[in-house]
Amino acid sequence: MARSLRRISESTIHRLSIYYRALNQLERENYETISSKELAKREKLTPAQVRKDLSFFGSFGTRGLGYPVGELRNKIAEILGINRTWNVALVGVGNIGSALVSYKEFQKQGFKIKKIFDNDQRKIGSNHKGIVVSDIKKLFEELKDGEIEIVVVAVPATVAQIIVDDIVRAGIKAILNFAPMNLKVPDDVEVRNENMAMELEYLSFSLSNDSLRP
Amino acid sequence: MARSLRRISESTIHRLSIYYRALNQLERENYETISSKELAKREKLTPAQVRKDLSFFGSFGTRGLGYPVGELRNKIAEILGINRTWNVALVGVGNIGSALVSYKEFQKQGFKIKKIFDNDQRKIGSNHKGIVVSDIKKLFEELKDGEIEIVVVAVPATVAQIIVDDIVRAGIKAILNFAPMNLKVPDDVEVRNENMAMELEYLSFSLSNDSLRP
DNA sequence: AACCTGTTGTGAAAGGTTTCACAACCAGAC
DNA sequence: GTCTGGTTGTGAAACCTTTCACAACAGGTT
Repeated sequence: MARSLRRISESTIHRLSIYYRALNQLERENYETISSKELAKREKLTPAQVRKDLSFFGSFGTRGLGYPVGELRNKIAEILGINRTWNVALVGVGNIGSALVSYKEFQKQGFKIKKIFDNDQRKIGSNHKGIVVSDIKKLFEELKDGEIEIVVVAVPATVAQIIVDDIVRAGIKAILNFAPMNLKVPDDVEVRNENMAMELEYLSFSLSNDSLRP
Repeated sequence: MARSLRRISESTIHRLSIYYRALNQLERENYETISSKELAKREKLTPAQVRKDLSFFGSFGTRGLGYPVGELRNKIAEILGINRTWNVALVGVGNIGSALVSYKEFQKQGFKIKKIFDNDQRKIGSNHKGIVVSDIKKLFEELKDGEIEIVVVAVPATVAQIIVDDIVRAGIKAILNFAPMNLKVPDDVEVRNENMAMELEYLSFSLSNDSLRP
């Protein structure tokens, strides 16, 4: 059973995502069970880490046998909260925003884009995959009823904070941010950054300082 | 001066990116110097962490005064290796790939997309912002001369590994991966993942397990 | 020149994460 | 029923990162 008072680290949660994808693949390959050793090998992790990560949430394996693939997959989906659909709003239909609307992985994983906002008059009213783009001025109005649970921010850095203030005020607790900046939000709002510039800078550092890599 | 034998943690490198952006902003606001205290406050970090991070690379500040904004900005650019341009190739001009070609932040930061590849006959030969799309079959051939230093992979997960094997074989040491999967590469190749599904899953976990957040 | 305020740079302490190592256990063989 | 090989679950150890705390120092003031 879940250890209710334990805090779970960011790395552990990320690895659950990795296990989830690996287990889906194993299911396709008709595996019935998988050992921590084999799972770790596939994902370049250590067996102990796999077991420790899972043990935070319960004991799902059988000694001598390993973990039942389908069952563990479902259990992880449940832990991650992806055994259901989430209603998502997208703010900003520029280059990245438009790409996200068509991005099939989102839908596949149960993240449904329900509303789209932009401030460009030429875009407002236009149709993106069946969703009509609303005026960004209506953001607060449209988010405050609680239908939308996650908001994706894909606007220029210069306006991102203003928009996020509105989003927070409307009661949203989860934001995926593509603007290359640190958003300021209250502690009870979770922001994840998808910052390509930052990852490229990491690669640049890595190429420039071969000996200093972690 | 640089401490040559110290390994630098991933978190420290990511924070250097954060400091870099903050310092650019401070420069725009005409700050001449900034204390670790003030810089930390702006980015929701601790002063000690700012000082410790910087101290790995040298001592750039003045006791009693703080750090010189412009100078520190330049020094961090140098450490991150972004005081120059990098030649980038893009593989896959689907939704995400096309968005990246138009994404201005890349160019602004000195990451220049020089070559584009795809396997779709309708796309090969077409022009994206002045770059003609090449057949993905020519990937190895076109990368092996060393002009390209960083490759961005924006292809479906099913073909990502095959393509990456080619990229690695051609001698590329830095890859930015948008495919939702863990790529297998030798230890001397650095892969950064831009995995939106994973970040959404984190948000999903966060909304589902309020009490377990780190 | 002595003093005061502010801030860095950094060893040491605290806190967190990963790895180790092994008892506990399962399933199959004999 | 007992043994054997394999694997989990987990405290403890090792390792890594962050925070603390303070000496060292710059610059201004009296």
